[in-house]
Amino acid sequence: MDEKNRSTDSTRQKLLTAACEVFAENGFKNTTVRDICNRAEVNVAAINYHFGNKEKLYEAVWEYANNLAVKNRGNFLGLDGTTDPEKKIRIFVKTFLDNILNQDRPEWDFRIVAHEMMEPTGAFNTIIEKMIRPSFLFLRDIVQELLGEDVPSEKVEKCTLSVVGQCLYYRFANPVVRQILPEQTFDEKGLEELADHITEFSLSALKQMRSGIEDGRE
Amino acid sequence: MDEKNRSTDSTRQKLLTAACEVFAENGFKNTTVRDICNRAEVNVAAINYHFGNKEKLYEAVWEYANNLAVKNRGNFLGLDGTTDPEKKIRIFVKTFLDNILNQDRPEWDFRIVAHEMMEPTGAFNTIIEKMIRPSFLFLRDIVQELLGEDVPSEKVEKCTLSVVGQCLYYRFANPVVRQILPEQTFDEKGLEELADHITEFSLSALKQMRSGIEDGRE
Amino acid sequence: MDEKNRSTDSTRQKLLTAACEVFAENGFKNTTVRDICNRAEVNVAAINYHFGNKEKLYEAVWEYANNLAVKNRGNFLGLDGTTDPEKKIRIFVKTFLDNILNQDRPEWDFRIVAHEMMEPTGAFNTIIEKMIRPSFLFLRDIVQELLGEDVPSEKVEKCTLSVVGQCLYYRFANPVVRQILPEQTFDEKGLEELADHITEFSLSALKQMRSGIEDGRE
Amino acid sequence: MDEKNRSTDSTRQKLLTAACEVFAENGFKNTTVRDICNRAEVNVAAINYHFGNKEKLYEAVWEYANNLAVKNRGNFLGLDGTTDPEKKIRIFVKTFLDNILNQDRPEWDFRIVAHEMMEPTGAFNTIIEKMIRPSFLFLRDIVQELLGEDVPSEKVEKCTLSVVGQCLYYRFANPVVRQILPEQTFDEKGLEELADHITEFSLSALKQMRSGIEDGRE
DNA sequence: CATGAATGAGCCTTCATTCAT
DNA sequence: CATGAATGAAGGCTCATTCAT
Repeated sequence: MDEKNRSTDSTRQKLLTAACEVFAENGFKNTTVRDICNRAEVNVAAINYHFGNKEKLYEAVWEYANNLAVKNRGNFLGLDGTTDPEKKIRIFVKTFLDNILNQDRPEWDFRIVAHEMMEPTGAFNTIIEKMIRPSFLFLRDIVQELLGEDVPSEKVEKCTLSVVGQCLYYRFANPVVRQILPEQTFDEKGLEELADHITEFSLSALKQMRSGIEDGRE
Repeated sequence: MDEKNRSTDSTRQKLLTAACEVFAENGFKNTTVRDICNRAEVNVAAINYHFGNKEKLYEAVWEYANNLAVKNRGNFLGLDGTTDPEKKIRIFVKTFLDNILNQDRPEWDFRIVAHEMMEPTGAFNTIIEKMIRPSFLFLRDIVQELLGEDVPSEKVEKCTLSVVGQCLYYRFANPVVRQILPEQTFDEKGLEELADHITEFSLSALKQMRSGIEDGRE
Repeated sequence: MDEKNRSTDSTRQKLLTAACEVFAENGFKNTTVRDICNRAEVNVAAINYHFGNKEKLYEAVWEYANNLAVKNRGNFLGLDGTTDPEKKIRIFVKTFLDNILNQDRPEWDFRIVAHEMMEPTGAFNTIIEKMIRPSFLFLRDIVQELLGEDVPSEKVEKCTLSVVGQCLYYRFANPVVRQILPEQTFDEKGLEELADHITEFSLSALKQMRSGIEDGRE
Repeated sequence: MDEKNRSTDSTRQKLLTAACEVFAENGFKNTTVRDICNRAEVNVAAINYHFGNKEKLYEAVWEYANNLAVKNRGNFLGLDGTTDPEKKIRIFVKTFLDNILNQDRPEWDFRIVAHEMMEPTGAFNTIIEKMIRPSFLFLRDIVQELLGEDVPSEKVEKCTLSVVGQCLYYRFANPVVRQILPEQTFDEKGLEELADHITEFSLSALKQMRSGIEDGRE
């Protein structure tokens, strides 16, 4: 039975992995079950056996993405309290860019979120709550530190999204960036430069805004 | 002949309008010609008659979107030279947000761009060159003014994208924003507030960076 | 009314002529009404106006072919009684080959018969009676002369078909001939040689058979 | 596995058989895949599964026809060298007539060739080389024997086609023959008589021509 | 009478799913 | 559990025909 389960899991896993990649590349409708099975090197009928149907496989992919995201979040959550806010924001930005842009890791988890935004298939709230909000809250706290405690929360949140938006742009509008800024690369060096810029831009804004607020208060 | 053309254009136009909406909602492959024809209340064969086939209809939609974009761009291009850069950037941001978020106008033109980014069908460069780059260049010149003339162009361009990214985030990640910032609206008032914030954030950053650069130079 | 009819006939005639060619090239089902109308340079709706529908146009083409065939038959029917049988058979063969193979004349009337044989659409007996039997009887009489009067009619008829078959082969199996006998041409010179051969072969056979019959009778 | 293959082959084979018949009856374009599937009593999608598409099914039919032809050719190829040329030609003619006319066998292989000649779909050279030329060469050698060695090859080849043409006429112009020679049957007896006639006509011609040639040479 | 536009039936193909082994 | 084969429901496209001017 062990053996059996293991071989079962193996097929299931191959299917899941392949599905992540293919769904991320083509979206739900553009993906055919045969595409997935070919990449997984298993029989077409296996999908129905292991997951019921295409839609349930898609859901399973989401669950899988969830779990991965939780693990990845650990990367910068681990830094809690250890560094000053400016360093923390730099780390957040770099880690975030890595997660969504680094060519060395399969980027399917982000692309699949993007697809879901364009063509919601249900099961979207889960993604936000499990994958997105935790990151958001983490960054919001850093921004709060930088802006000072008595800034209204709406302002803090909007500034947080301003930081996130700068990062995500390079993911969402990636083809545009490649056309308009052809010298921009997305290897380690390119991402470092990008993180530098976004951090500088954001810190400049936050500092200036803080001093403006404090000036206004005085 | 007037009558004739009008009725002729009517079917073609109904088809084109319906296609814009449906393609924007579902992307190219997810859309069926029957969907479009049902919405346009015309026969399936009409697509073939007026556009040749589904793909050519899609191209026609792009051309249509392009023309609309040119018109919309006029909104802020008209302001050339009349205002100071700070006002110009405020106008750009507000106009841009309007174009991509205003609930009163059919938002299909942006969604269709987003779809194209996720699942390219070819004919993408045209979009960038005709729809995107002109806006980019317009904003870049404003940013240049704000940063000063002797800032390296890469920095200017990255700052430009930082501004654009903040705006686009509310479009790309719209469902996320609605979940995470539920009090944020996208009516005229909400967009004004958003424009205020993004302008403030960006101007703060640009000013601070400029003074930093000038300090460094002295 | 004259004028009117004339212009009407003109469109009708253009349509008919084009239909002959296109039907002959592609057969009934392979031909689209638009093919015909394009070649005739008239509107699609004209077919329905002038002929009712595609099928009735096809029938009209047959009728037209009929009339042409009657005229063509005159070519060798006019020789009645003037020459000796050997010359007559030579003339028949050459005329027949001309009718079915000569590159200078539109060969549609024969091809359309061939199509009709493969895919009968009705109205076939007419063709045989009006186009084919007259030729057959004409040749049969010549063969009868050559074989002598007391040969049973079945033999005469089979010999007649042996002559016709040799000719028709070059029409029916034309692509095969072009592949297998590439040096064979179908211009005037080639057809003369072909007529010479078929005449020689047939006369040889008929003479030999006649002497065999006469020997047997003695 | 036997069972499996048998049932597998069964569907594929049913499809192939049905396709042979329907293509032969109607030609390529006139045939719908639904016709074929209905006759084969299988699902429409089966064509796609087993053959890819309609065109490839058509090619498979050709391959099948080819194999059949090879087998049939064996009937007279087996006689090589055993008989004198007169007997050989009689056997060739009878076998050929059987192949193209015998009512006891499905006659689709010939009809499909005929269709291909009227409305070529490509893949025609193959047919000639694999199905037709071998027969032609076989008969040509017999005719050569009968005419003598020093007859120019063009004459030999034309005489060969004269023999073939007489046979094929009964196939190509079959409806005509039935109308004009109503007493001619196509059962065993009728075909024997036909073979007798064509053989007699051809041998008469060839003998007479040979003696004419030899007389001329002396 | 002639024309451009519109229609609906039908065709080939693809795909997710199910079946039998 | 895994597999190859089978299925039926769409999907895109073509075509003969009809309509309105």
